[in-house]
Amino acid sequence: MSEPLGTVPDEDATPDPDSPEGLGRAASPVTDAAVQRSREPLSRRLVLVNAVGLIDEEGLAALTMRRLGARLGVEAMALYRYVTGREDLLDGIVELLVDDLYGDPDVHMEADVWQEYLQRLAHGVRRLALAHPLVFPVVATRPPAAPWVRPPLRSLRWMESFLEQLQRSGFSDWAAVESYRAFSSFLLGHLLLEVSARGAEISPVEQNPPDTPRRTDLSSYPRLQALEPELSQDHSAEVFDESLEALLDRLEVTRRTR
Amino acid sequence: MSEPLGTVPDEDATPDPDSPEGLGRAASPVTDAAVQRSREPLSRRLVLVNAVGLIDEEGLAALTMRRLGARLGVEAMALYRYVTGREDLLDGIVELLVDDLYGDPDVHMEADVWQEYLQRLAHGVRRLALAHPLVFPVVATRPPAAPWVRPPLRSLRWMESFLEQLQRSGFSDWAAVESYRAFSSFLLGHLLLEVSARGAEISPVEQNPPDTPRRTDLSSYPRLQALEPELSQDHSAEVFDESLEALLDRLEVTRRTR
DNA sequence: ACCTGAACACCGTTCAAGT
DNA sequence: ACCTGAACACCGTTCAAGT
Repeated sequence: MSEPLGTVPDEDATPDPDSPEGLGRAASPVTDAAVQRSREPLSRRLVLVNAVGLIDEEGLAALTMRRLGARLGVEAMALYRYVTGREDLLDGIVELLVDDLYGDPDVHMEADVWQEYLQRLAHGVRRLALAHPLVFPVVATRPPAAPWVRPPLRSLRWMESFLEQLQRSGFSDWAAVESYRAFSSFLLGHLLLEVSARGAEISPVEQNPPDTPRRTDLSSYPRLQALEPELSQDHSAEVFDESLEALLDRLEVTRRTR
Repeated sequence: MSEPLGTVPDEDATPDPDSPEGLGRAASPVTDAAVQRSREPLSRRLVLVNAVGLIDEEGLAALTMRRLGARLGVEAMALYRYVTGREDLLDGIVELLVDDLYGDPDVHMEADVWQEYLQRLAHGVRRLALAHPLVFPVVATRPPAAPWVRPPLRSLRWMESFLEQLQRSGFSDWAAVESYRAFSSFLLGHLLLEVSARGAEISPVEQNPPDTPRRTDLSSYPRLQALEPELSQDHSAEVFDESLEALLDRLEVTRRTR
């Protein structure tokens, strides 16, 4: 399994009792200044990890420089030492998640069978998306660095590794590139769909009091009414696996076609 | 072909020379007050159409209540008669585009062959995405009204029509719902991929002067370097069509499986 | 009925100043 | 080296007031 993100690998001196994962939340806007002073030193990674945490907990709209600063026990202006601005902050979040995935030995590995490589990769990205459902849309929609970089595997490292693995497995130039795109499209489609359903449930900020069930009125949509049971069932994990198998089969055809 | 959106079907009195499509841009922040007074009356649709236009031209970040107001020759506060706030504005944009597609007889039609129905629908959504590449991510990622509503066909009308067409063609409850999801996932994956490439090219705001080509440095990525020609080639239209055919074949299997 | 002016809270960002 | 205070431009939104 992958590390929960946030554990800074080096230096774990002074075990901090009030930040269980090593961090996650760094400082509450507490009145005790002594607590604030004993914070882990700021770093770009710490800033980005807390930005992810803020989105996870309160949605993308809650990610402001000022609130992120408060979460870290610091004024907003201090963040400009680690990010050049809010845009860079968002780019940094994407980079952090994608690079963390790259560093995860359960996800990124050379395999004798290319199918295993893609299986691990696909499930790794899926775990990422489900762990951060409110962040994944950002990974999916931020404009990439180059036009041929495709979300969600939007790093040159990942592309290089992906293409190398496939070519080593007998994919031609054309087939490898085609597979990169098909794989990206597959992940994007399935995971954004899955994450969007969760987004509708939790729907940030819109924490309406439970006295408002506000069920959609289906009276003029007989089919929807009849099919609501099927529509509400969730098979996403199985469907993901089956579709992934189907994709791998198609890629094997692509591979043999050269 | 679908109407270019913005042409208000009723009332085309006083042909306005400076708004070729009937609207698109309504009023430039011009100093001539007389021109501003002769504006088309405000309406929710007009507000939404201009919001789309603003995103098309300058990106999502440029869509502020104040700038949208200025574009319409009005103060920002006037917009609150037609939208309850910025969130409702974004929801309205999505609804406008999706409903316009529903109203397009070239896209939404009953067909004797379900494959034709899905073909027209798929190409209609693709045209929408390519016509508004900076808006499509919003269509793709806004939280849906109900958890079982999936982007990009995120209206009850579309879902009802979709499911009805498939059931009329012999799909079981299960198969129809499964197909709705597979189709949604297909569109999302392919179109977001395609649109993200364009977003990287135009990249709103970032209109860097052409003296900064700033090509990505690939020196440490030999595969990327070698495959850059293939990576830069664009076959998206053909790939879309082929993948759509493959999907329809799979759905036919699903249909017969019951 | 429809729009505006004034006001408020909050935002991103810069920069000189503090330690 | 790292953070803050003050300041500025811009933002969403409310509301009483104008026509």
